[in-house]
Amino acid sequence: METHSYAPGEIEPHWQDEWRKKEAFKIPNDIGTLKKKPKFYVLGMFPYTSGAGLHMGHAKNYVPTDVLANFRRMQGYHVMHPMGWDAFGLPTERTAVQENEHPAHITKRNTETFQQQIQRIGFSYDWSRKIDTSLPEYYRWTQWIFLRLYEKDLAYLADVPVNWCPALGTVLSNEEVKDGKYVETGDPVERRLMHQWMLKITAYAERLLEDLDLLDWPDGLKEMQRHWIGRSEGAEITFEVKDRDSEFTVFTTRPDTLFGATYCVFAPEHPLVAQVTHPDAVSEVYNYIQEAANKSDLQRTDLATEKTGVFTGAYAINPCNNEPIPIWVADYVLMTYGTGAIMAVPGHDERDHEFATTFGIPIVEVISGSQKPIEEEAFEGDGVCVNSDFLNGLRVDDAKEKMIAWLESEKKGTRQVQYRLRDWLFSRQRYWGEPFPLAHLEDGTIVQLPDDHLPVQLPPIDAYKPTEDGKPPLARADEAWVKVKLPDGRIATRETNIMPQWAGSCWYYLRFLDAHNTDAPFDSALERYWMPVDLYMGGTEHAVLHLLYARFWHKVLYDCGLVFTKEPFQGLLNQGTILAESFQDDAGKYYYPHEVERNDDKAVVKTSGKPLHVQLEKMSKSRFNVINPNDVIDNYGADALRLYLLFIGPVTASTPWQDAGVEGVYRFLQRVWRLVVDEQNGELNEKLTAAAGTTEPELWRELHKTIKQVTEDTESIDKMNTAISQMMIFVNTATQVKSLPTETVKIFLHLLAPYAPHIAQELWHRLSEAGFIAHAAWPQYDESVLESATITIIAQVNGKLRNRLQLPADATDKEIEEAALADERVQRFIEGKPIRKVIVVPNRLINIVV
RNA sequence: GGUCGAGUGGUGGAAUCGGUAGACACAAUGGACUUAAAAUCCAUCGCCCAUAAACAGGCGUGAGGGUUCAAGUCCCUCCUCGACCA
Repeated sequence: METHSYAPGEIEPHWQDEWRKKEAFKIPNDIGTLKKKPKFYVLGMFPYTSGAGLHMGHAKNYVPTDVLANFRRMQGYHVMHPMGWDAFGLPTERTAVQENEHPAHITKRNTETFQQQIQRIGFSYDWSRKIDTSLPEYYRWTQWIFLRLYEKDLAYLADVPVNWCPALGTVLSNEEVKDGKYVETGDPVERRLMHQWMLKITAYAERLLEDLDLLDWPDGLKEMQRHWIGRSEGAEITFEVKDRDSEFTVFTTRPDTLFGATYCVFAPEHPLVAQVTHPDAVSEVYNYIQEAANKSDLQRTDLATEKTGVFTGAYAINPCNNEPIPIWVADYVLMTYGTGAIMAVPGHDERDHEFATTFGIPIVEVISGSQKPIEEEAFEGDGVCVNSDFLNGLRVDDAKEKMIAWLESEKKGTRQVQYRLRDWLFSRQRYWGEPFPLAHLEDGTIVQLPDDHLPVQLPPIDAYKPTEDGKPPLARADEAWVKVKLPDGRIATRETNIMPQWAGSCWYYLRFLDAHNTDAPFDSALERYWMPVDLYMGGTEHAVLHLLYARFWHKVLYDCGLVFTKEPFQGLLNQGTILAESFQDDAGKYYYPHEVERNDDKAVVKTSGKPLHVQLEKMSKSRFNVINPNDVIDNYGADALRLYLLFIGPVTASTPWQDAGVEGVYRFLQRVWRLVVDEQNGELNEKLTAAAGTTEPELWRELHKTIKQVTEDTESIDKMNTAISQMMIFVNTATQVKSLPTETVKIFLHLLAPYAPHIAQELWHRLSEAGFIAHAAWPQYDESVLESATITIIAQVNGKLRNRLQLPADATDKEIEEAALADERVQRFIEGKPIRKVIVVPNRLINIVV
């Protein structure tokens, strides 16, 4: 008996094998064939192949995209649905160092694990398009695209502060530094200026902002990108330094408050600091700058921290009234934002107010309308100008315009748009990344290597750390690599920085279209056919950086005439996170579930009895609360895993994992199995008949209802949970009918196929159908089947439900009213009271107001 | 502090345009089957009141107010939680 029950462990590997052997999901690359059908490009953000392997978050991302791909394929689309590996980067390099292996070796191991784990879930990827960003055949084109950016003057060298760890002799990323220390070893980290490659993403700020309007993205996500780009309108104003032959400019969004500017502030790094500082203040200013150098931007600008600063002894001239105002140096002003200098208006800016209060600088009210005295609190709202000469009486907006016009006519300032977005720090002093296709001549000029030199392959080196003299690891390579002969015979030294981990993921969605092209990154005709990506799905952690970087590169490619869409990702969704219970003691230490004993809502450590806090948190290794997708597959199969991940809630919602819930969908799959298979003997269920589906009218109707709902819910992506609910209702109905038309079951299997492809395929096969159900056409529903002769009308009295009436579907409002008034239960509540109003909502309800 | 989002049974979650609140599951309880257990099947399953039982009734979507014939859904105030930014 057991041998004939639902056994995902047997059928799933079998069909995965068949799909692989018969290349069931291979997408043609011939443009003629492609053009015969419409296209749909659905992409899950490819994984970073760390040694930790596939986690539940990946599955929550890839299951819905796979369902959608299957669904569109059955609807007659060519579906681009690829998978690949984001493989360069620091975690792999670190593992390589720990294990004393080459990063390429670690990467190969990790990507093989990932592929094997992903394939067990039964996704319909075209594996022939698999890419790996760390392979020369891929990064050759990453380098090629970089050269196009370089040619457009979008890459430049600059001195930038980086996190430098003297003990390790290396540069660290922001994520690796906490409280001025390297998180792994606790070694101190300092900020140091280093020569770095930058990409001029700010040149595209306006277009990155404007073109958000073209996209079908969630509003919240667009808003995050807008904030990040941070466009603000205002003015650049020039201040002269008193008694010195120098001047500086500030950017302000509030030129209307210029009369209230009572001091100026330079960022500690501002080049004019040394020049203007009075001899008496030099040592104090110097010490302050030293201190500020080791603080992060976040520490410096945090509203909660106390403002610090030091007076330079110099004065600036306020251009609108020629008053001398003191120049301070303070670290709440950043060199990287605006001009690195500000005019401070303590009356109308919270931070300036705090600073002025701390240091006893005068506060002047120039906008009236505050509830509190200006000495107590800055007033940042709208109001009318006061104490402002020619601006007096104007509202803020008008005052801004008038002040800008005045500044421009006096040649003391200009209208200016400012962005929060910074240029992109694009080099890393590491090994495991793309080498730059650039070289340096002895005279300091930089030359780009010709396209036919690509790829610039990573050289073998003896250690993955910087050289003694602080050069990046690639400088350890032998002369044969470091020195390069240019086409004109000159010898140059290669650039030894590498590109950041983001580089490879900036264009991978294009490489999938033509993954094996050796003449170009991708074929132009294919790009025109497939782009844009119709649905891109991934975690919120990429809502800003990755998406902004990829959009930037895409726009550059557009300007180069290499792509024909302005934006790469037309549709986008963020899947929610998976939460799970975690156990933490008072000291913050986490415990594994198997170390914990639970009584009701209390939890204690099994061995010590120490009480623990139980909380729902994002599933993650560091919280000791992960559930491995592979374990779930071992116990319940891939189809159950897929269904459960969709059934727990909307794709975009964050929902807690519950082991018991997996049982529920597993039982559903067993019921589906028994619709077709007699578990006693393995034969087909005796209830199955060759009769037409219409011979079971109630079931036939439920089927069409199910087709309708599954079609609509799958299309919407976010409602796949209710699609599954409806399939459950259908199966519950089908389990109860006396005879089961095979036609009805086969149509149902089509609906199930995108969600639970293995069981659908197996039952399809057992019903003597050849080929793959994945290639069958998506069923249509018949609206006339859904219509029924009678409808249920809700009868309300004064808005309260009193009875349900079964009435003919074509009953008129009048007839509904008569039926309701005749109803005994309704009558009881009317009790002869006068009827004031009757509202009939067609097909739904009648409300009688008495 | 700002912006955005969310608060519905014991749990996850359903509920087009304002129109049957709690679909579908999980857990729990009772029953059938079984030597027994598992599995399966059937039943109950928001709270209160009433009852031998049933029919019925009242209250219920974080709190308070409002609009409406009708509010989980719209408006106002507040509380709590989450995400992002500062």
